[in-house]
Amino acid sequence: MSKVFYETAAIDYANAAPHIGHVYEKIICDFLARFHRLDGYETNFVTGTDEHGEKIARAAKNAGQEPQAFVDYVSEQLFQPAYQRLLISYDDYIRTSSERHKRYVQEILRKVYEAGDIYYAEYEGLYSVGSERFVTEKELVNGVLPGDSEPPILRKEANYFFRMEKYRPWLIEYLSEHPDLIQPQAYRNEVLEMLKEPIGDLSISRPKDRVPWGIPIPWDENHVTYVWFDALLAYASSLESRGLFEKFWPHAWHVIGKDILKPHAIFWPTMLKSAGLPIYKRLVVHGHILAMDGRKMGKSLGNAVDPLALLDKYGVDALHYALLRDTTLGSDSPFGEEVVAQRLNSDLANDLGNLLSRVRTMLLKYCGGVIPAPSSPDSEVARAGVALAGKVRKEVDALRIHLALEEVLQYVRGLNKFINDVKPWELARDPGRQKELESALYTVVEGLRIASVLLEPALPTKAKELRAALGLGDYTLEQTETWGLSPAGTRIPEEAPILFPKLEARTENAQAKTEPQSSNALIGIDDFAKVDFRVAEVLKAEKHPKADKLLILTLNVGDHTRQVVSGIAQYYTPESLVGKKLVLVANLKPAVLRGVESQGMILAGEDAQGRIVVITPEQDLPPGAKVR
RNA sequence: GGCUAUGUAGCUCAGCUGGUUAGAGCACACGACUCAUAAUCGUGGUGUCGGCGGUUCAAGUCCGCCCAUAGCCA
Repeated sequence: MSKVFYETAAIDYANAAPHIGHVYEKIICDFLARFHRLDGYETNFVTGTDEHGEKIARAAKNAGQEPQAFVDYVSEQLFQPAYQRLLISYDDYIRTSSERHKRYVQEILRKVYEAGDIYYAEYEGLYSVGSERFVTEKELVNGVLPGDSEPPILRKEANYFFRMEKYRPWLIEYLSEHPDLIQPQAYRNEVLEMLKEPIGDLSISRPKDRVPWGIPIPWDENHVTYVWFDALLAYASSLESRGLFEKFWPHAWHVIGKDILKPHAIFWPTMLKSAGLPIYKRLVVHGHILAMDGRKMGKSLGNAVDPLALLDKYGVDALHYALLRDTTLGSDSPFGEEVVAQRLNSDLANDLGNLLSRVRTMLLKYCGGVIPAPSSPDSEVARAGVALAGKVRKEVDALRIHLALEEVLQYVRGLNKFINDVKPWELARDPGRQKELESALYTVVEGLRIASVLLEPALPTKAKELRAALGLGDYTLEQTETWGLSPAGTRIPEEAPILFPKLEARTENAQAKTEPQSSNALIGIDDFAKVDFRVAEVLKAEKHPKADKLLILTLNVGDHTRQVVSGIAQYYTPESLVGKKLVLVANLKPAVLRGVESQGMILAGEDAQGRIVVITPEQDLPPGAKVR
């Protein structure tokens, strides 16, 4: 079987800037493309912009621009730079206003016309300008199509129609012969359900005098092509215009959002059939990204996350990884900055990045900075390592990308455990056990090599960096199925930057976003009254046995004493505090700091040099006095 | 109204064709360790597996009804 993979991401409608939903889909596609490349598939990955239609003509007019200038801007200044910064590894970017695309659309239109599948008819009905289609009265809610801002208008016009209904029985049969065509299965069921009722014929043109912005119908200059017949063909025109159609088309995977299922699952196969072209191989349907609270994301709701802001703050690898790891393909998934921060800190920094640091330090310390001789392929870690690619492949084939990544991370955690178990630092104390030590370190290096390759589709820059920090280059997926390919004697770099520095999410910002109407962090008197401030006298102060920065204070709060742990050891000696009166937050939830319970908090301020200064009463107050 | 999904630990999710005391990661608590990015490793859950009923020796897993959520169709 030839290993060829063609993949398309939906082409984006060029009427506004890209949002997290666009980015999500491209990152899924990028993962699949990179995965297949690593697995030895000759791969072609295409996306682009859909640039025709009435809505774009109107958006251009609103912007005071000609349509072409407007879509040039949206495509070249908004979408493409964003995807390049996100390292979306597409091989071609197809724009529907390009000559190569227009020529192909006209060629296909002619074919379908000659096959007798296009006819001319007059149509009258309610037309929604917002959705660019005729609507039925039943669809309307209070006279307006849901999602539209204006009610539909009565419109009568003559259009060309594609005999889609004619192909309905064929499509039903095709779907039953190809049960894996549409995935996940739920969407296949949905399509089959749609096909139980007549699907009607598809209007494929608009009169040019009303909508001049489109591809002319080749045999009738007074009409332009309607948006779907134009847009869907971009998946094919990209290949055809590069002379790659024959080779790649039969292997086509389309990745789309669930909102455009019908055009891809019904319009598109019938169009291809009529034009005498093979049907694509797979339609992968993903869900939508939701806000963290599970609600829909939207500009008007004020809860939209900006993918480029996340990119700037957390880096391209963490964004890819989090989006792939924390969503389930096919279902809607909540997502936000907290998710990225969480995944960056726990999976990437703690588990993976820290593992790299550990092994690097030990190689430098115990092995002269050189990768030692290979360890036995019979160890448990080795067996699990060479078997990992198989497990990952299986999950990716089933489009369970989040489980594929978890599979690799489990292995990474296993490597951390392995180090804890063999305790190389103990082996290092006994010169007679140098061999054992080296074998253990080799095992970890080799495990990291394998894991880094399998994570590379989700970590476009850091997987390579990780290997570089061990003096290693690139490997294919297949090369992770053999133990011992890290060359012994490789000198690792003396210095390597922290692979994944940790970051905190600004949760207070995220909250402000979800509640745009809140009065910008101002609190009411009620909130203030919840805090119980008390004057407290220091009876005893001592250093925390397990922390340099902490002091343990015993406080007299009038009717009782309390123990509070405070991070002021760098600025106050224990003796200097005894007898001082401080301000205590008396109703703070107790916390345990490095093993010692803290029953409250001492108020303190910070000067320009960052010195901490405790707050004391200006005149004497009795212990336990309430502070307001 | 019809249809299709989903509903499993605080959160995100695994649980194949029904079969031992229902699992993982995160978060949390405690302990161990020091090679490491205050990292890692170990231990710790009384979860009505949405509800009710049914089939079965046995149901999270099959069937029926109901509830909730999402979506499609009308």
